[in-house]
Amino acid sequence: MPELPEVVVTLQGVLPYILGKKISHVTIRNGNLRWPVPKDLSVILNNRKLESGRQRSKYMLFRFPHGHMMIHLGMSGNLRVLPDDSLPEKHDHVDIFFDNKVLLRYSDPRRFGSILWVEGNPEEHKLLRNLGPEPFSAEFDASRLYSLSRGKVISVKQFLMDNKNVVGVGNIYANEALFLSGINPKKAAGRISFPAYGALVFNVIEVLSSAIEQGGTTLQDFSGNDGKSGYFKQELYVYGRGGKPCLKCTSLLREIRLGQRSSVYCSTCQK
DNA sequence: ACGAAGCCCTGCAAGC
DNA sequence: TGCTTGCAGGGCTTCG
Repeated sequence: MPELPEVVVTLQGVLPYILGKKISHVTIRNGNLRWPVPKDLSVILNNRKLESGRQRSKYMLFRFPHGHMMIHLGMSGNLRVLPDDSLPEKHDHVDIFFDNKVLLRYSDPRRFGSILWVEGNPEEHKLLRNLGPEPFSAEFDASRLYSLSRGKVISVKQFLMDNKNVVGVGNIYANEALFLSGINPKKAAGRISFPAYGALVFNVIEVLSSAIEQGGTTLQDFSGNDGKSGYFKQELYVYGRGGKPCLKCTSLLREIRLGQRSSVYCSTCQK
């Protein structure tokens, strides 16, 4: 479910309810996620105040006086703030109770996500240490993609989705950004020109920021959210439209697999 | 070093 | 109707 925009919007949505609040306890119903949820998370967090929250890649970092809780939503996860007497459903795996009568609920049917506790600088954590720059940072530019890609024969789409090059570009937005840039997704990364990478950088930023904007307006109130409205209503040009007419030139969109991910493109508009 | 493939897991839709 | 198959927005790990 979550691409970067959803992570950003989720964080924006839950923080106002829990920032500066103390945790009373944590209930783990099923800690069997991508990695095990620390069994003693309740002991670790008991009576600790949430100082801040931020996003790095698709991880959410919640800072406490003695460390960070690091949450990833995987493929199907979501995080909601609810009244503290809300009954759990099937895949509501972890509840974090705060002292203002709310709970932060982690649900994840496929359990590809994770909740980890990190002491010290989270940027040095194994999972964050080797990540590339954020898409909204100055480090993400055409020069970076151009120089990193020289000699690479993998497809430009897979290159774009590799977290070492830039983080946060998932399958939907990789498809969309390539379409908007007029770049064929299966073209070798090493054969993309500098100006084309310029266009790609611009469109990645464009497509992610407009999704965040729209997510922010559709998901203003995270308290009591049913968790199902978390999909951006943004118009998608290619993703999920294989076989349908291109919205720019009406030729039929092709659907192929690159790196085991569905990839949709227009062979007329994307060269 | 690089790139391809496997794997973790459940739910759902399509096809037979 | 009911079963089987394949696919889903992620990403770490292993293998060649």
